[in-house]
Amino acid sequence: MVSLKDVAEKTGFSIRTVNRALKSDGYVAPATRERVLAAAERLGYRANLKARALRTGLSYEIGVVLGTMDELKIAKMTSFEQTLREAGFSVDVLFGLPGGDPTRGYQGTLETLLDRQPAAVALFPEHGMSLERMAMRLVQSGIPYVVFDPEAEYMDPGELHAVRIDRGHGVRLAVRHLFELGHRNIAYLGGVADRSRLDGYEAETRNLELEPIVLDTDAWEGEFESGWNGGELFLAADPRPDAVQVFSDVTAMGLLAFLHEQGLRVPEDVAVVGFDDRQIASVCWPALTTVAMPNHEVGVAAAEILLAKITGEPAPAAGWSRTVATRLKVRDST
Amino acid sequence: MVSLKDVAEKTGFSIRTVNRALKSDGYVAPATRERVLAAAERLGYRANLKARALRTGLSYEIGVVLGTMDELKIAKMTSFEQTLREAGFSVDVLFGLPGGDPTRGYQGTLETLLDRQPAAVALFPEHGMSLERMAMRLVQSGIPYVVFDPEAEYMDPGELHAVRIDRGHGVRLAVRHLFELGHRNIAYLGGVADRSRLDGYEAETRNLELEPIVLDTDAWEGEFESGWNGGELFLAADPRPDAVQVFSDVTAMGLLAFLHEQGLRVPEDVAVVGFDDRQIASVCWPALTTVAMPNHEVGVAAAEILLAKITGEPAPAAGWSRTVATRLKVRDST
DNA sequence: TTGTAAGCGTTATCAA
DNA sequence: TTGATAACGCTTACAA
Repeated sequence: MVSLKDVAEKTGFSIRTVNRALKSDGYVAPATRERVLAAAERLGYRANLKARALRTGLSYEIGVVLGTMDELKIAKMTSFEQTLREAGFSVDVLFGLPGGDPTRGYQGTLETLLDRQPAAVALFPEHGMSLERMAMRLVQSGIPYVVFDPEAEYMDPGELHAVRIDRGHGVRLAVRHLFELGHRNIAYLGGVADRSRLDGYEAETRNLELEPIVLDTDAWEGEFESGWNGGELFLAADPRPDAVQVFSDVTAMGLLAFLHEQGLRVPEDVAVVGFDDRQIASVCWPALTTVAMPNHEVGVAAAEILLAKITGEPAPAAGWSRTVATRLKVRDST
Repeated sequence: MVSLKDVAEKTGFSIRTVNRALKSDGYVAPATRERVLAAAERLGYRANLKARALRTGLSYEIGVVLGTMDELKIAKMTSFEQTLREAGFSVDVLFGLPGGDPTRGYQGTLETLLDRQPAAVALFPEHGMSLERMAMRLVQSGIPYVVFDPEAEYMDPGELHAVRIDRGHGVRLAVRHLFELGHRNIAYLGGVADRSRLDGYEAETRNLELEPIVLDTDAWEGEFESGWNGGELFLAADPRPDAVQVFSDVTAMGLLAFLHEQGLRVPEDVAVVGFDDRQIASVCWPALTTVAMPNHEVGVAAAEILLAKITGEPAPAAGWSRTVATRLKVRDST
C-alpha cells in the first residue's frame, strides 16, 4: 500500500504538506497542491482508514446485530445502509447465533462488535435477545444505538430508542377498506397474544359498529400452519366471515391453500388481507391485498437517529424514538 | 477505551509483558500472567483491532460486494459468514448501486471496499458488474477473491475463481422425476438465451428419448409475467404438455396463477416444477416441487476458498473454483 | 506556505 | 523472564 510517506518522497514535500493538499485543510500553494494530487493519483494513493481511525479515535463504521436475515429486514437495511453511506459511514453486519460465542449469545455478538469500535450500533430484535441489557451496555460505552421495530413490550418510547411500526394503523385501513367493499362480517385470524395488529382490528370494528370475530391461532406454532388450521376456525365461525384480516402474508398463504382445497373462491366467497407485503403477496394466486410496512422509511429513520446522535445533536423533544405508519396495498384478494 | 498501557500501569509490569501474557506468546511467569489477566478482566480490557491491523498489516475483515440482497443471496451469505467467523474473520457487506459513487458503479464500490484493506473479497455478480475487471483489480492488489455463482459466460473455470452451480443437473433430476411419474410430454418454460437449465432439460429428454417442448418466454421481461404469459404458449402447444419444468419459482407462480384462472388442476392436469426453492415454493398452492441450489454448501465453499488463499495454500489441482450440484425437492405440484 | 515532532494502541526487535 | 524502544500511517499542535 502506498502511504503519505511515499507521496511525500515522490514529490519532495513533507508528509504534512502532502496531507494538507490531499485533505485540503490549511494553506497550500496551488502549484504544490497540483503536484501532490498528480503524484497521489499516479501512485494510486488511498488513505489508510485504520490509521486514521486510530489517530482520531473516530470510526466511520456502524455495526448491526441481528440473528438471521430475512426479506423484511433486508428491506429496512437497504435504505439504512444507503443513508449512512451517503453520510460517509459504512455498515458492518454481524450475525448473532448460532455462530459467534454461543455461550454468550447475542450479548457476545455485541461484544465482538464493540471490539471494532463502531461509531454507532443498530439492533434487530430477535427471540432470545435482551434488548434492555444490550442498550444498557451501549449507553454505558457511550455508543449511540437504535433498535429496529422492537416488540410491543418495549412500546414505552422512553426506555428504548427505537423506530417503531404502528401495525394497528394499517389494519384499521384494511378493515375500513373491507367495509367499503360491502363486507360486514370481517374476522381477524391470528394469535391473540400479539396485540399489535389486534388493537387496530378491534378499534376499527368498534368504530364501524361491527361485531368482532377473532379466530385465535395461538394453538399452532408455524405461521403457515396457523393459516391452514385457522381455516377450520373460519368454517366453523358463526356467522361465517365474508372477509378476513390475517396475521401475516405467510399465514394468509396457509389460509389461501385451505380455501382453495375447500373449493372456496377468493375474493368472491371470502376476501383475504395479509400483513407484511412480502414478495409472495404479489406473486401468489390471487395476488394478496396486504398491509405494508414502510421499510424504506424505517431504515432512513434509524439512520437519521444514529447520525443525529453521532453528531451530538440534542435529543428531539419527542425523544430519540420515532413511530411510522403502515399502509394498505390493494391487490386481487379483496 | 482501556489499553495495554492502562493494564500495565495497574499491574506495574511493562506494556510488553502485559501483551505477552494476554496473547500468551513468549515466556511469562505464571504469577505474572495471573495478575495481568485478572487486571485486564477487571478493567475490561479489549484489544484495539485497528491498532493491531495497522501494526501487523493483517486484516481480519472479508469484504462482500453486491447490488441488492435477496433471499437466495442471503442463504449463501449466511453459511459464508458463519464459516468465516468461526475462522476469526468478520464479514463486511457493501452494497453497490445505487449509492456509493454512481459514476463509477460497482468498480467504485470495490474501491471503497479496498480502502478498508480487507483480507479477501467476495463478489456477487450483478447486472452491469464487470467481473473480469474487478477480479483483475483484486489480483493486481494481491487480495484473494472469489465469485458467487457467476453467469454462464464465465463458465471457463480457468479465468475466474468462483463457486459455480450446476443448474442443469437438478433439471435433469426433475425431468427424470416427471418421467417416472408417467409424464411423457414434458415441457421447459423459460427463456432460451439462458442455457444453464435448458442444457440439462435437453440432455435428459434426449436421454429418455422424449420429444423436447421448449416454451420460449424471452419475449417478456419479468419472471412472473413470463410465467403468466407463458401459459398461453402452454395451451397452444401441440401436443399439450402434461408436465412443465419452469425457469424459476417466481415464473412458476405466474404459470400457476394462469392455470388456476383457466380452471386447470395442478398436478392432476399438469405437473409443475420450479427452480430456486424460494420461500414461496413451500407456501404456495399447491406447494411447489422445485430444484434447490445447495446454498449452504455454496457459502461454505466460497469461504473455504478464501481461507485457503489467505493462508497461502497452493491452488488445488482443479484450480480455485468449485462446482456444486443442485437437487430436487418434491412437493405437491408433481 | 511548509516542516517537525508527538502520539493513537498494538506488535516486534533486541537487549538486559 | 522482563523491559525499552521503534514502527505501522495518519492527524494535529506548534514552529519556522
